[in-house]
Amino acid sequence: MEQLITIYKILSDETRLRIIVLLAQKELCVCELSEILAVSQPKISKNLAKLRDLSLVETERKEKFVFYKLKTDNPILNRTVKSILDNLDDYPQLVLDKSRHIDNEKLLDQCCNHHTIQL
Amino acid sequence: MEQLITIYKILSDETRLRIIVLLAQKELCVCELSEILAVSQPKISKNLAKLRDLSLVETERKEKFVFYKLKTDNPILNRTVKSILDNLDDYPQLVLDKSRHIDNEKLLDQCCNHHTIQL
DNA sequence: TATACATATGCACATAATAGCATATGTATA
DNA sequence: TATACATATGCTATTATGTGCATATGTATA
Repeated sequence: MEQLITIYKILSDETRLRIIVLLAQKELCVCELSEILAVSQPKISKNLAKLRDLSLVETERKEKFVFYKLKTDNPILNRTVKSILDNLDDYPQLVLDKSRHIDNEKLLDQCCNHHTIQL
Repeated sequence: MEQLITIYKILSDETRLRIIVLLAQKELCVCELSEILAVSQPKISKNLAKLRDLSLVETERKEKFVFYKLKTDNPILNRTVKSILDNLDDYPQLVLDKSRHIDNEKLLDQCCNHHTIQL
């Protein structure tokens, strides 16, 4: 039950919810998340730190960039995220985030040019 | 997304989580909840008030007692609670609460003798 | 209408969560 | 090794949240 509460607590913050839904779809670096969500870099980093501390995400450095991806070994997180993704159309903001993230190679001029990096 | 965040916020408190899971199985009055969960009456009442304010529960007075039941017209709540109930065995405390609530007619001597009331 | 009991709520306090800013750290490159 | 950029984190202020206790309110009944 503590784990379940932890997951709910994590997801009950708008920034973290949007981060997790994005990372569930594709790994992204800090600057991409910051640009897609239009949220300051320290705010993104701190929230990612919380996710890291709880082993909900894992990181991989590529050159200057740190890429985050959602871990898949947590059944409670898996179910919860799946339930969101299965009903994504109910959440316009999350749909918008997703489209921004799909188009991010065009959008993110000032941010990491991640498409030149071999993941 | 705001609704989703609201539900997660509500469920990220142990007392409220346990209350909601119980109410998802059967309607209960305040004193029953207090006894089953071993939580003070004001704490139960205040948490129920939050659920009421968000239209997540509805109430029905029977004599001196106020019975609470989970509302079923909220798709997000429905899905989320279903996901917990479908995996109840993962949460021993919730299983225990359930068993206490099934046996409550024997257990709850000092509390409302609700079994004498026609619901 | 006095009493008992169920429930709700006000108040005060403690704790936790969030946010912004500045800055430290890490990495690549000129 | 100086510089630029990406990321992480410390500090502080602010706000939100949870808790306990006392007490108010509502209901039934003697």
